[in-house]
Amino acid sequence: MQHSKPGEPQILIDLSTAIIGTDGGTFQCRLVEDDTETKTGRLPFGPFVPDQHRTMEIGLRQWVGEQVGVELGHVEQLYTFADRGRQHTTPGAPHVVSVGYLALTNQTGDQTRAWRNIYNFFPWEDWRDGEPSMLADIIYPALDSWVARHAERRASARLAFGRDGMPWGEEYVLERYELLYEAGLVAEAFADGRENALPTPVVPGEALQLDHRRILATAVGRLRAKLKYRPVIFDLMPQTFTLTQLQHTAETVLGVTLHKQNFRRLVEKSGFLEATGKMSKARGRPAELFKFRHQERSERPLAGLRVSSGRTRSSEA
Amino acid sequence: MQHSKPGEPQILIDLSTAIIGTDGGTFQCRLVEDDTETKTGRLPFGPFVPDQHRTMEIGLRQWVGEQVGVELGHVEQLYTFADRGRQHTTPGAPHVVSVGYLALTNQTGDQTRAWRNIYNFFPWEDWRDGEPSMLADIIYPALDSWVARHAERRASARLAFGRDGMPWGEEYVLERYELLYEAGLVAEAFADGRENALPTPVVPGEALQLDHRRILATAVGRLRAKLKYRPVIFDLMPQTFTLTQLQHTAETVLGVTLHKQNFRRLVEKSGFLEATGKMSKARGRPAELFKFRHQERSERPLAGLRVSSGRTRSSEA
DNA sequence: TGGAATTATACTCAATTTGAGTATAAATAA
DNA sequence: TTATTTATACTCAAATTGAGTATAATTCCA
Repeated sequence: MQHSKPGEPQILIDLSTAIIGTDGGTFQCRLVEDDTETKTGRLPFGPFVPDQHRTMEIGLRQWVGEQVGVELGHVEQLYTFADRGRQHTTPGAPHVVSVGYLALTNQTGDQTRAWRNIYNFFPWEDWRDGEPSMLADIIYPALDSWVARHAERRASARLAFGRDGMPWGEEYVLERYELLYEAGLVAEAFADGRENALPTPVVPGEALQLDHRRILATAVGRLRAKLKYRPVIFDLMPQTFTLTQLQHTAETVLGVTLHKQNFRRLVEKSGFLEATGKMSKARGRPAELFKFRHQERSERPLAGLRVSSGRTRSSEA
Repeated sequence: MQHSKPGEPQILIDLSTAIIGTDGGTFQCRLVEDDTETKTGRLPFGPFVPDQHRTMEIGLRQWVGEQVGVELGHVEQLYTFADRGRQHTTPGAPHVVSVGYLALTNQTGDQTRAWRNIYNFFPWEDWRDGEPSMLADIIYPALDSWVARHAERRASARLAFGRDGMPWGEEYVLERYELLYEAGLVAEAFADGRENALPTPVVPGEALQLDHRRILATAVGRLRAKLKYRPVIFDLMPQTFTLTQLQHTAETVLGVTLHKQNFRRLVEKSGFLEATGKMSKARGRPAELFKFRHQERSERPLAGLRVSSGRTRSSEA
C-alpha cells in the first residue's frame, strides 16, 4: 500500500454547511455577512483540523458557531467534492476537497445579506405558482442547443428537467444545477474557466463563492428527497404550529403546492403529531396548534408526503 | 479564513470501494487477495492523489483495477469517515480520512478468499429463513445489557433493531453495525481500543481491516434502500435473466423473501423489462428470458420493491 | 409411459391508500 | 348581518397492495 510521499502537494479539507430554514413561506439559507459588499455570497466554512476536531461534525459546528452562530437541529453529511477545477484553486496551492453538510434550523431571520431566499439561487426550482416561465423562455432553448452538440447527455437532461413526457422530479436539484454548469450556463462555470462558458451567465440565478451553490443544490435535493420518508420537516418548525403552517413549510421546501385535505389526512394518521389543545388566532377560523412527538419513535419513517400537487397558488383563488 | 498552516500533520484521503455482486442467491463482496493468510480481509483501497486523479472516482478505479481488476457497473460515493480512532492510526502519522464507495458488478466468482459472502460479515442481516436465531440468543441480550448502562441510546437501539413492536428496517445496516461497535460487541471495537470492548467479540461475524466493515455496512444499507426507488438491481444481473432470477437477486440483497406473483406484477408493469422471446431451460416449466431496457428512461424511479415479505424460505415447501 | 414434482404464469378479490372533491364550521372584516 | 377567510370533516371512485387460487409447461423417475 503506497501512501502519498512527503513533498507531494498537501490535501486540505474544507467543511461547508448549508444551513436551511423557512420563514413564512420563504425558503432560506444562512450566508456569512462578509466585509466586502460586492462579492458573491458564501456559506459558513472552514478547514477540518484533525488535531482540534475529533470528528468533522465537531469542526463544522465550530465554523458555524464562529461565523454565523445559528442553533443547529438536524445535521447530516451530504457529499465530498474533490474534482479538480471546481474550487478555483491556484496552481501549486494545496488541493482542496470540500465536504458539504446540510443543517436544519427553526430560527431564521428576515431576508438580509445573512438570510437569503434559496430560490434566488435556483429560481427554476420554485413551481408553487406553476412552471417558472424562465424554463421555457431561457433554460430549455439554451439547454437544447447544448444537448444538440452533446448527444450523450440527452438522457440526463431529459431526466433532470423532466422533458418529453418525463415528470419533473423535484428532488433532482443537484442534477439540474450540474447540467447547467456543464453546459456553461451558470456564472461559476465561467469562474472555473470552462471553455464553453460565457462571461455573462445565460440562466438567471445568483451565484455563490467557490462550490457553494453546488453544495446548496445538493442540500436542497437531499432535503426534498428526505422529506418524503423521514420526519425531518419538524426540524424546520417552531415548538407549536398549525397544520397549515406545516403544509406551507412542506410546500416551500418541495417547491410545489399540496392538496390541503389530503395533507391533513396523511399527517394526522402518521402519529407524529400531538394536539396541544390551544388555538391559533389569525384571520379565519382558528386552527388547532400541534407539536411534534419527539418521544421514542422520533425516527420512524414518515411515509407519504409524496408529491401530488394540488393546484398552483395562483389558481387557488 | 485560516487554512491549515504548514507543519500541521498532513491529511491523507483513502478511497475504499465495496464491490458488490450476487451469484445464485449468495450476496458477494470482492476482497483483495493478500499475501498474508492469517490477517482479516480488506477492500480494495488506496490514496487519493490529486495530481494523478482528476476526480476521486478516477482514483478509485485505478486502485480497483490494480488490486482486483473487476469490471464496475454503477459506482456511487457513500460517505466520508473522518473520526479519530476508527482507522487504527499510529500517533504522529498523517490523519487518514476515508471516502467509501459502492460499486456494483454482474461478474462474480466462486466463494474464495476473493469473493466473500457478505452475510459472513453481517450474519444478523439475512432474514430469508426468518429471524436469525443469533439475534434472540446473543445480540439482544448483549445489547440490552449495554443499553441498560446507556439509556440515552435506547431509542436508537429500538429503531435500528426493530425492538418492542418497531419493524425491522432492512436498510438500517450501518446503524446496526455502529451500535454493535459502540457497545464493544464487534472485533474492530477492540482493535480500535474502545474501553468497553472485549478481546473476543461477543457477536458472530467476520471482521475486516481498518474501517472496511463499516464501509461495507454503509454500502449494503445504501443498496437496500436504493433498490426500492431506483433500478440499480439490473446492474447486478447478467444480460438476460428470468423473473425468478431477478427476484432471487432482490431477495439476496434485501435479505428477505418476497411474494412471487406480486413481484412479477410489480416488475412487469414497471416498464423496465423487455422480453427476448427466448426461454430458459431448467427444471420445471421454462421461464421467459428478459433483458433490461437501457434506452432513455434508464433512470426512472422503480417504485415498489417495497418489502412485504412472502413467507420464509423454510416455510415455502 | 404416465403420474408426481417442479416451476412459471394468469387471474381474483378484499383491504388499503390515493387523488380529488363537496360540505360545513368558526372565526374576522365591512 | 353578511361576505370573506380559513379550518376541518366527510365522501367516493380509482389505483395499489397483500395474499391467495387456478392452471400451464416442463422434467424426474418408477
